[in-house]
Amino acid sequence: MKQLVRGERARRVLEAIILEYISGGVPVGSRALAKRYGLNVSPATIRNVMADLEELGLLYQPHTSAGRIPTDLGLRVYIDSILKIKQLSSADRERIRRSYKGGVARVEGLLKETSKVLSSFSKQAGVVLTPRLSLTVFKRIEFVRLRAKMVMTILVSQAGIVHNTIFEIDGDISQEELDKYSRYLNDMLQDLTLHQVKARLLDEMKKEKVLFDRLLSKALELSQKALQENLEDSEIYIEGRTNLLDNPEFADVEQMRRIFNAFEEKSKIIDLLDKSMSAGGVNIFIGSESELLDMGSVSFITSPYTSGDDILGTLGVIGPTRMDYSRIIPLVDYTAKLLSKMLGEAL
Amino acid sequence: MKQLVRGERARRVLEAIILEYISGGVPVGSRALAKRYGLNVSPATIRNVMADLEELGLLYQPHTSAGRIPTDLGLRVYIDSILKIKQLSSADRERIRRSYKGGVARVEGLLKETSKVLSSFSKQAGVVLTPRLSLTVFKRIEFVRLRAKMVMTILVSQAGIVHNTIFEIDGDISQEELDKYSRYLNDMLQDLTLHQVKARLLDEMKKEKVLFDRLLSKALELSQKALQENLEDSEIYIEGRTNLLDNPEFADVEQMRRIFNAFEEKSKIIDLLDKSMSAGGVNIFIGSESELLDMGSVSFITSPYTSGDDILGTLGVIGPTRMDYSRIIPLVDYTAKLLSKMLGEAL
DNA sequence: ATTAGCACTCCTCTCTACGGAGTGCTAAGA
DNA sequence: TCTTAGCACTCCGTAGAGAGGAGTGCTAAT
Repeated sequence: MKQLVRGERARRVLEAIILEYISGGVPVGSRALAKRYGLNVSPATIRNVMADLEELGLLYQPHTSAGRIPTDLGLRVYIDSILKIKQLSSADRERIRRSYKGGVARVEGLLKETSKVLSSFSKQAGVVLTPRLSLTVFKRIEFVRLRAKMVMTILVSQAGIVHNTIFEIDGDISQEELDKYSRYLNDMLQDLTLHQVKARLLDEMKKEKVLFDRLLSKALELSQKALQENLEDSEIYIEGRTNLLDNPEFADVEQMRRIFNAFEEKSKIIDLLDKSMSAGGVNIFIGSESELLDMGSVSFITSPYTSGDDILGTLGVIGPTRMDYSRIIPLVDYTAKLLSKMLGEAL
Repeated sequence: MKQLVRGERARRVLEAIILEYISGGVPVGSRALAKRYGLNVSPATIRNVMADLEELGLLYQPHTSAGRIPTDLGLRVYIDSILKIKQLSSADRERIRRSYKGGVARVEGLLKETSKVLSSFSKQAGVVLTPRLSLTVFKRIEFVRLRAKMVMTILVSQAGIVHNTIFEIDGDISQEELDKYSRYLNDMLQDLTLHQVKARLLDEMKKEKVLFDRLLSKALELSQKALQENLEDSEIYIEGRTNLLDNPEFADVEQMRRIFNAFEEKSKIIDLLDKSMSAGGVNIFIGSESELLDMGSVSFITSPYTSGDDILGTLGVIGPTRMDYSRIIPLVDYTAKLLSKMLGEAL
């Protein structure tokens, strides 16, 4: 990719255009570039370079007599081979840390808070994907008899995530009996991932058919039901949507509607975040690169977060392709690490 | 209020204007009224009536040569003393019932689903306020030792609402010990509202000071911690925000921003819904009537929902003041009753 | 009390004109 | 061969003028 932009000067022009465009939001012309950035060449020369960059598909001209705008590809090249990502200043880190008020009362709350932090520091929308249950480690299961034939299962993972399911059972079961089940299961399933738990349960059920142990049988059946669903589901917390309204490129209502529709549907955003979960470190999707979402010129900057050694989910920032990547990339990176640390402490 | 609009004809004109405005969205003039509604009078007469209604503050003229638009007060009069609220047709009821897919796997899910139902049937935004914990009836408490000194408390209410808190404790406590605590508490607190639970705990703590029972002491202390916060907090589920974008009156970006800001902040909306919780039946806030929210010309139609005899929360529809009240009022009413029934069955 | 007629107001849409920004090209200079 | 000054050209955005239309309020007649 780096080879696409041969000369040092071309690279500097591309950078200058992108910086200017990011801060200004309007097509940038040759004169402004020559003046403001110390390129020491005339506008005419810059125009020649620009024409070359346009031919390479890195720049784009909205109309004949307008300045240039970087294309998604242009931004990609810039991010991959020009931008030097700096660390967040320690003052910024401090400010981020402080903006988490109070302790970790609930994991949910922590995630939502994180999403808010991302949004307020990036001035864009912050997003956090909740942990996939199947990836978490089993800690505890409880059954609660809500009333005749109605049972609630509560599942707690090591990272402190709580999940409950209500379902109907055939015959009524007393709370004492349910407590026996859960004691039994809690012993058996310690330290397995929920994925493994599921397998283990199936396994035990086969054995049990031979043993005819009624206690086991019921316990296994109930826990199966609880695990049947939702193991692969994730939710997302999106905060700061309205920050996007401040970006002039989203001023027209049609564009807006598309973005907010995507926010409302969520499933596509979840898919995208999901995809970036396995890839370690900061991921960047620029505009059309995330084709499935027809959100127009929107970029995602994401990073997975962990608890201990387990990848739990993904967090990130959603903003216009015209975003201050140099600030937001380290922000997302640091926030992911910070959240991982906090989840590690809570666990 | 009824006296404001003296004549029968004036009332009919007001009604006609509102109906026309609701369906069309543009100021309505005297000619269109005379033609379309069987008023059997000439436009000139209608103009006279309109002038009267305007003087009363029920109508409003955007500019000299425009037709009339009902004011918030006009809509209020219409809703209170002209509109006859019909029942939802049984076909509609059936369709609503069917749109709840599957059973009640989780209360949360059920509430979110309800919010979606409200939004899709109203073509506006649907909103559901989650139950205030303090109003719910205690069912069960569990303690889970996450790791040294870290304990999670899980609280289950009779209606199937689960709430968890993670906190740090001074000395480490084994899971076995924690189980003892919860067994003790579960016996003690059965069938109290969480509000009462809190009082009861304080009570017991006083007694315990005399008895010096270490088990009691610890158990009480932990549960106190868990209940310390969040009892009064509510969340809301808002679905179908983008439906509001289809309303022409929200076409301009500034108006939009205000509404979405309110959605983002939530706390003010929660306050409003909270207020309408105690008042039974369907509540309506028209535009400026809910002053605290500067959402512009937005109306709320809300109704509390229950589980058994307890009021749990509020649900409703948010839309432009220009909304089809005759359809949406019974929709909200029915949905609230349906949700109450479903929660009653699950509990 | 109602209504036909009419002058008047104000909005909205379209068309045109014009200044400005930025380009590409050409030809001259280093 | 690369750079640059100069220039004609293109296209956007805005402002202003004018026409058409919808709707009103008033007056006078029924």
